[in-house]
Amino acid sequence: MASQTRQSQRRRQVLSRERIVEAAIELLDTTGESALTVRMLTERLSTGSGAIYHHVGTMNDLLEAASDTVIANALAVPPAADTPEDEIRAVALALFDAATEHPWLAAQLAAQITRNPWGSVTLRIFESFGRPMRALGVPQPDWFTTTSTLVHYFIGATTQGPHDGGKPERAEFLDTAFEAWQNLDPDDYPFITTIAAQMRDHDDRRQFLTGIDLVLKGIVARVDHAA
Amino acid sequence: MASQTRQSQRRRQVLSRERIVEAAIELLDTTGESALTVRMLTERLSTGSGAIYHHVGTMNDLLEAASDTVIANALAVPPAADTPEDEIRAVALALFDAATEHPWLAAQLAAQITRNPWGSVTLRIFESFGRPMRALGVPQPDWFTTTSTLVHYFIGATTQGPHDGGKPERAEFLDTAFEAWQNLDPDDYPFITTIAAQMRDHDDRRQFLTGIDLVLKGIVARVDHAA
DNA sequence: GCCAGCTTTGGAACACCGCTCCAAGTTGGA
DNA sequence: TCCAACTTGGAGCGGTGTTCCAAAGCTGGC
Repeated sequence: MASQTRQSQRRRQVLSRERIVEAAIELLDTTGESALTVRMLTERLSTGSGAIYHHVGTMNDLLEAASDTVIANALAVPPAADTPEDEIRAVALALFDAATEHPWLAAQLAAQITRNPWGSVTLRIFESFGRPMRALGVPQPDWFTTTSTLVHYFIGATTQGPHDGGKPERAEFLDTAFEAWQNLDPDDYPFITTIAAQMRDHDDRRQFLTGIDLVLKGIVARVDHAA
Repeated sequence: MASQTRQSQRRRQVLSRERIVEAAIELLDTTGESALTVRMLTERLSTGSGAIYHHVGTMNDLLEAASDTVIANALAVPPAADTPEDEIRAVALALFDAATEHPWLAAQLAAQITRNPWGSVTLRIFESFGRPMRALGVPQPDWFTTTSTLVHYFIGATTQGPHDGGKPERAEFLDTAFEAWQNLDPDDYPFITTIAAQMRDHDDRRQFLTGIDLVLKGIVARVDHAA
């Protein structure tokens, strides 16, 4: 009897790599990064660890697959834009919003890129930023360098960037950091003490976009100067 | 005498927070990131885990202290530069070289910043980049945003950046990535396939500096435009 | 219908991890 | 001298990723 039930259960939901990755993403989103363990997954999927290791490789592979899936989805919709600058902004925003929606993505992005600097994650991001780059007027030999700069800015901004949305939690968090910065010795930290208020009042998303524009302006300026 | 008491106290303490952090950095440098465990540390220092947890807090605190120490040392020498641009380049290079010398630093930098976006690590880097920023002609209300962009670029470049120095290992690694990129479908990855060769031949340090210059150019262009 | 040979599954077991807790050792001031 | 506070070493706990393997399901040829 019991074996029959198990059978029908299993036949209904066949285990596959995709299903595991999907469950991993859901687990990461709902319960947080530290909750994604093999045992949690086996429980959620009513299976054993052997099955999971059979479909996905190591735990790190699973995390990479989860990151890759989320990023691929974020980049799936081709951005409709008039200018190459707008297309770059659209790509950046799509990735930024994905990182906001999946709070674990930032750390994973950084970890995966550090582990494998030219893996599939970098591949996707590079292609998406580089494609409109071609229409920006940059001479082809500089494409790799300029796109790298853009991608690196994005990675850095995302790595630090938004821990939480516009929740009151965040305001409180910023207030704490603000007070700490303001109470520093102005002789040791003349810059930090000056801009502490700007830090407290800044908006992550807006600042991210400003940064993108700034890098774009640098790229275009470089083109103009060369011409 | 207060100094005498302090001295004798120091002489008494065989174990200290500084000594533990120092040993941790050495262990990270020599044996790699995964080798830094509490048990390894106790063996190296001929002590027990209790002593370590008494001086430094959690393992994460130790990693943060290690990162902070390395970064503080890298930024300790005030850069001698004529222009603010040169000073920014000097700061960037000092940090870049620190990340090259300590291969574990990149991952830790990213992890610490993700965990605590406005912690002591960010503090130091922000101050060092921001100080010369004041002499760059940027209006004060923009200081935070422009410095953030610079810092974010630095973090991203470091996160991806150099896994190994100019070792033959690296050339082989780049060749593998190059072939993978070149063999992609040009219809799916028109950009990647075009710049694959540039990726293989690029120099990390030179490209990092070019990126810094590019961001600087964007910042200055923004100033000129506003004026 | 049947069975060999493959894939897939579930779970026990292993080595190792960070961390807690505590009894002992050590120190310095009263 | 004595005791309170600080410091130390290590056993032990709950948890982790990963391996290994026996059993079950599946599939194609007979």
